[in-house]
Amino acid sequence: MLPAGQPKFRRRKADRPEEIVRAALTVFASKGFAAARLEEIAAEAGVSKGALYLYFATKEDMFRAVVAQGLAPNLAFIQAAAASAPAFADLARTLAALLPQVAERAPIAAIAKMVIGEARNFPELARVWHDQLVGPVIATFAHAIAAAQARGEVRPGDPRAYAVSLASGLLLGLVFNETFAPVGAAPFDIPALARQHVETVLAGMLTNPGARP
Amino acid sequence: MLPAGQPKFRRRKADRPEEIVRAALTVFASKGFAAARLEEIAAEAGVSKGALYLYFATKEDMFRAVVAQGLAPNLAFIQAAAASAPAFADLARTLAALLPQVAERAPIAAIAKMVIGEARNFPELARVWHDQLVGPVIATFAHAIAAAQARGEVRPGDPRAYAVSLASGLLLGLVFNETFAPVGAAPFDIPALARQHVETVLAGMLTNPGARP
DNA sequence: TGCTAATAACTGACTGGTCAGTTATTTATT
DNA sequence: AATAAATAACTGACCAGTCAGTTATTAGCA
Repeated sequence: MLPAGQPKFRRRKADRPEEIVRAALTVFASKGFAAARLEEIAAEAGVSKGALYLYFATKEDMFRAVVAQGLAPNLAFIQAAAASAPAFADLARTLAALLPQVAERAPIAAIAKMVIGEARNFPELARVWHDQLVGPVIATFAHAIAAAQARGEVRPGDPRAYAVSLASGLLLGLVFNETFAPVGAAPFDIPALARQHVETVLAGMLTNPGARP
Repeated sequence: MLPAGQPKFRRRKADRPEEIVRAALTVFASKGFAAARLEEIAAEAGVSKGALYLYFATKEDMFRAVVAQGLAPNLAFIQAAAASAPAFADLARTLAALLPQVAERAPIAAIAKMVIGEARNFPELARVWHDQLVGPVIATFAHAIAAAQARGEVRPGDPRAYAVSLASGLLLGLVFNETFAPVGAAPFDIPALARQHVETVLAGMLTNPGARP
């Protein structure tokens, strides 16, 4: 019996890798690395399992590609913002407004969850994420904070710890929603949480908090 | 050939379950649920694989036992602290000093990592953790914060979001150390981080921050 | 106090199912 | 007709869970 109409597949060598990575992200993010089935990734990508192996050598390679994809854009984004910020408080407020938007589009939280969860099984991924994203971001912030301390804008204290304090509210909110909203928890309004958190921490960090919005 | 000396095992029905749960925690925490091998848990517990099934019906049951073990003591601890705190700022400072000690003894961070990572595969565990630990803790804090707002101690703002702001620094620090210290990252001094974070957030929350330590 | 029978904690080889990865074959495309 | 993208049936390794047999321990009896 010939369906005659549509061909049963198309040859689309150029588009497949991206589609497969996107599908792999979806499945890895919801199941974790080990529990993810290649059949499911293939189905999600609209392709057979064998076809995956035309573009990736192993399941681990797919995982690496997914994690790598979540890396480059974010760091560039943050460092650009840091470079162009006049005062420290402005940088913090700008990021607090922008990051929730980024998090809505790109599944940072899902990827971060995976990196955290699989760090012991894929130490080289944890290393790449630390060396290329988390470390530089903390360092960038700490540097900006230390400079602000030198100018007398920010109170004394460990700049790295201040960086963690600033970022932690948003991150914890994202992880909370990702983890507990599916089981019925009232989710946080992330942009609102980010705004209040950053204003609160800034008010605690700055020597002269000035006008609170 | 008779070894004659030591017997090849001891019968210790009473102690086994606890030992197995401890071993399972070690292995689950380092490998994640799916990648953990029962042979390894058995070896860690000093027992054969078959013996595990004398005490637990399935691998999932062992996971449940591990997660449950990390639950009860913590909530009781926090609610006791909340009940006996005179002013809100004291409660926050007390917990900031005590929680790092708790985290050193009990592997809260490791268990939390597992719950987060496996939440999609074990929704009922995520639900239990939310309903019995995370939710009540947030609610307890939010309640204390709302009361402090009514007394004019704390500035206006969403009490739940304030609760997240307070707790997030410590939690993120714990997760950071757990995830990135093994790959060479400089770990945070958790008690110091907790102290600075809570003082910073308190200074941003309180209407009259008063004397800063 | 020693000897033996009965019990159940424990072992480790085995099995059945699952799934990452391979390959023979089909199909779209030039 | 030639090429290579894609499929789908296949293989082999791995591992959760089982169970027949072994051994430590206790109970009963002398």
